[in-house]
Amino acid sequence: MEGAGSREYRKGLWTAEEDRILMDYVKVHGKGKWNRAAKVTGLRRGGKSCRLRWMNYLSPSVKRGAFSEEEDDLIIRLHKLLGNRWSLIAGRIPGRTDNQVKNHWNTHLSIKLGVKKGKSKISSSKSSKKMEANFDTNLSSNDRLIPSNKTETELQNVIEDSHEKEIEITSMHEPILTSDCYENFWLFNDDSYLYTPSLMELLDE
DNA sequence: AAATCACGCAACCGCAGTGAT
DNA sequence: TATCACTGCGGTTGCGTGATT
Repeated sequence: MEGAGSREYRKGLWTAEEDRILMDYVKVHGKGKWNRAAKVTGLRRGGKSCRLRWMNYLSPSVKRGAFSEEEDDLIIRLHKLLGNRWSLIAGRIPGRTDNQVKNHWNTHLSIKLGVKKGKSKISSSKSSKKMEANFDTNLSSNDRLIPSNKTETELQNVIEDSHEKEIEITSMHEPILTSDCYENFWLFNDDSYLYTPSLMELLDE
């Protein structure tokens, strides 16, 4: 069995046995250190593959089954606002992973809404990636609203630059998002921003 | 019944960010 | 400060399966 190439990582679908081994590892050691998990358990899988399998399938918090009307509606609204930032969108939908949301959008919702499939300027632009990183930082920490390596002005420039691009995109479908709306959205300082009245009002617009 | 097609989803890939040393 | 390992993200690919011919 340990022939040539035995150190190569296995690819393709996970077997029930591999799932069980990974579950056992997480039970004992917890999440994280996925590369170590691959070595310790003897799974011939890369750390990234282990992480993905846990996050998208094995984790007890993952909700299986069809998306509800409410979930569809929320995804559509958030996608209007955020573009292809699937992890952010998924973070607002309990039990759903970014992969699930992304697949659901690409296979159902984009067709339903008549959105042409293609690379999003929003998500592929370097500025938006940076902005997103900053955005995530803001989400995870109350005391670091502005990243230490950016002044407020610089951050504002990045946001406004992104606004122009996003508005350009979103206006193709529903030109309702003004820069004021975005400011209200981006410049929050509360982890529970999704459920704040201002954002919900914004979504309802 | 067999072959082909279309769709949905799981998984992979490449890149960027972050933290440890 | 530089480097490396690890993690996380979005885009894309390809397999499995059900529908259609």
